[in-house]
Amino acid sequence: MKNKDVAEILYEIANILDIKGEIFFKTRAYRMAAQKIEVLDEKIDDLVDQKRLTDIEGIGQAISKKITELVETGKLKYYEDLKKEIPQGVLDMLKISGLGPRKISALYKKLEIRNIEQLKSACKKGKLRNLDGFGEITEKNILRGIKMLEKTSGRALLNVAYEDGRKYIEFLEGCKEIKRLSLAGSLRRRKETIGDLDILASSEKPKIVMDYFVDYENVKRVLLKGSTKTSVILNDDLQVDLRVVSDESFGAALQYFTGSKEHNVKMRSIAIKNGYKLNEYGLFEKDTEKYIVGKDEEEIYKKLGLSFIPPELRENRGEIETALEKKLPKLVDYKDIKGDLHVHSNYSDGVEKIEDIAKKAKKMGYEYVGIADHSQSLRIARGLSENRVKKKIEEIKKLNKKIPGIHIFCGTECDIKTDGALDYSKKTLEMFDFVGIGIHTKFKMDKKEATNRIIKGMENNYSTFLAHPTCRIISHREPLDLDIEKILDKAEETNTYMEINSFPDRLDLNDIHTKMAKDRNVKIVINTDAHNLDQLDFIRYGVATARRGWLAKKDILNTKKLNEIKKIFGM
DNA sequence: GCCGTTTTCGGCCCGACTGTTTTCAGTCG
Repeated sequence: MKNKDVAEILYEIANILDIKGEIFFKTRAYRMAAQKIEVLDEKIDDLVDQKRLTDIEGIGQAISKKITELVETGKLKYYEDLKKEIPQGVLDMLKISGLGPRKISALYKKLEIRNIEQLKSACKKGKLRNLDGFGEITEKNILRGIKMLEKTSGRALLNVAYEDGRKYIEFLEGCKEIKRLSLAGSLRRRKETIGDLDILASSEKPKIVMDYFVDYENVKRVLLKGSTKTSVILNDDLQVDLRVVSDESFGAALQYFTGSKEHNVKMRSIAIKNGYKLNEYGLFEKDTEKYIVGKDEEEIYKKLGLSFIPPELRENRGEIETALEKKLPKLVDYKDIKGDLHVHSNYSDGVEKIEDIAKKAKKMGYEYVGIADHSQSLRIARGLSENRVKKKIEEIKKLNKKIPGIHIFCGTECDIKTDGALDYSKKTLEMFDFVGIGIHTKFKMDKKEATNRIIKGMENNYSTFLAHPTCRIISHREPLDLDIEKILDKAEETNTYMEINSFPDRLDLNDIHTKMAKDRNVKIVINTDAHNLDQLDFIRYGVATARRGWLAKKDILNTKKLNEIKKIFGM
C-alpha cells in the first residue's frame, strides 16, 4: 500500500471523527500522523514489517495498530465502520468555505442532509434558519460557498498566485500609512499550489490601510473587513487576506502567518519548553507576559536557539531539528542559476528562433542555454529527424560565433519509448552536447513496467538528465506510478541528473522527491521546458521547488559555470 | 490519540471575525 493511500485514509478518519464531535486533540492526532506519513521518505510497508511505526513522532500504539491492519490486510475495520456512520456526501460538505464539522453534524442529524445538492436546495428553501445557531445569513453564505467550490475547485497554481501577489504588493506600496509589507502564507513558502494569498503589513493606522486595501482595482468582493484582518476576492476568484499589526509585532506576525501550521505548532512548543509564549504579537515570557522580541523574524528564531529557517523549509519536515543543530543547508539562490538546459525552439514545438532564445538568455544573465527539442517519433510536437538535427547543429555553430557572451548547447529531449529504448540511434545521440530523456506517451503503465522503462533509459550512456521524471500535470494528469527510490538509486549509479521542471503545472520533481534525491546524493538540474521567451522566467518556480527540497548551489548542475559544464559534457 | 528526567494523567497553540446570540459557538488560519 502506498504512503499516500494510508495518509488519505487517516485524513478521512479525522474528518469523520470531527463530524462525529470527537475532541479536537484526537482528530488532530490523526491528521498529524497522516502528515508525517505523507512526507516520509521510506515505504510505509517497510516500517510495518520492521515494527518501526511508533518511531515516528506522533504515531503511538493506537494509530500504529490501525496502520498495521490497513497495510497487512488492505482494509481497516475501524475505518469501514466509521464510513457507515457518515455518508461520503456529508464529508464532502467540509470543502465548503464557512461550514465546519459542528454545523455539518447539525445539518445531517437534524435535517438529514446527506450531500451538497440536498444542502443547496435546503438553503434555497430557507430550511436552515430554524436550526439553533443558523440564520438567514448563514444560508446565504453557504450558498455562496457552494458556488465558489463548484467554480474554482480550490487552489491556484504558483505562477498565478505569484503574479497576483506581486501586483497587489506593488499597489500596497503606494499606501503611505504602511511601514513594512510582506507576502506571507503558502505563497511566501512557494508551495506548488496556493489556496489563498496572505499579505502582512505593519502600520499605526490600520483602518486607513484596510480602506486602501479594499480599494484595489482587481477586487471583486470584500468578504470581511475588521481592524486587523480584511479578506477580499480578486477578479480571478483568488482570495487575499491582509493582516495589519503594529511594527514591533511585524516579525512575529510574519513568522506566524507564513506558517506552515505544522511548523508553527512545533515552534510554539519549543517556546513553551524554554519558558516563553509565542503568538503573532511576539515572543513573551510565559509567566510575566513580558515582551521579549517580535520586531523581526530572525530574532525569534535566534532567541529560541535556532538558526534562521527560510520560508520554503517551514513544513515541519525536520527543519526545526536541523536548525537547532545549526545544520541547515545554505539554499540555492535565484541568481545562482547560470543557464537553462531544456528550452524548445521552433525546430520542434517551441515558437521562438534559437537566436532569440539565446539573446533573451543572455539578457537574463545566463552564461549558456541548451536547446532541447523533441526527438523524431514525437510527430505531434514536430520531433526532429536525424537530418534536421544536423541542420540545427550547423545553425547553432554559426550562432555561437555570431552572439558573444552566451553559449548555446545543442541538446535534445529524447523520447523514452515504451520498451525503454531511446528514440535516436547511437550515431545521432553522439552528435548532441547533452541528452535529456523523457516519457511522452503511454502514461498508464503498471509500476514495474514504468519504472523499468525509465531505468533502461537512464542506463543509456548518452543520457544526461531525466526530464519531468513523474510526468504529472497538476490537476490534469496523475504522476506515473513509479518506484521513485529505485529510480533515484539508479540515477546515483548512472550519474544521471534529475530535472526539476519549472513549468508551474509540472514542478516535477516535486519538493519531497527533490529532498529524497538530495539525501541520496543525486544531482539535480533545474530547467524551464520553455516553449516561448516568457516561459524562460518560470525558472523561479523551479528554484523555489529546489529550495523547498533543501538544495544548495552545489547540488545543482546548472549553477556551474560554462567551462565546468563543458567539462561535464565532455567537450 | 499522543506524550512524558518536573507528568502514566492531564495537558495538548490560540486569537480574530462573523453570526448568532444576550455572553458565545463555530470557523479559520
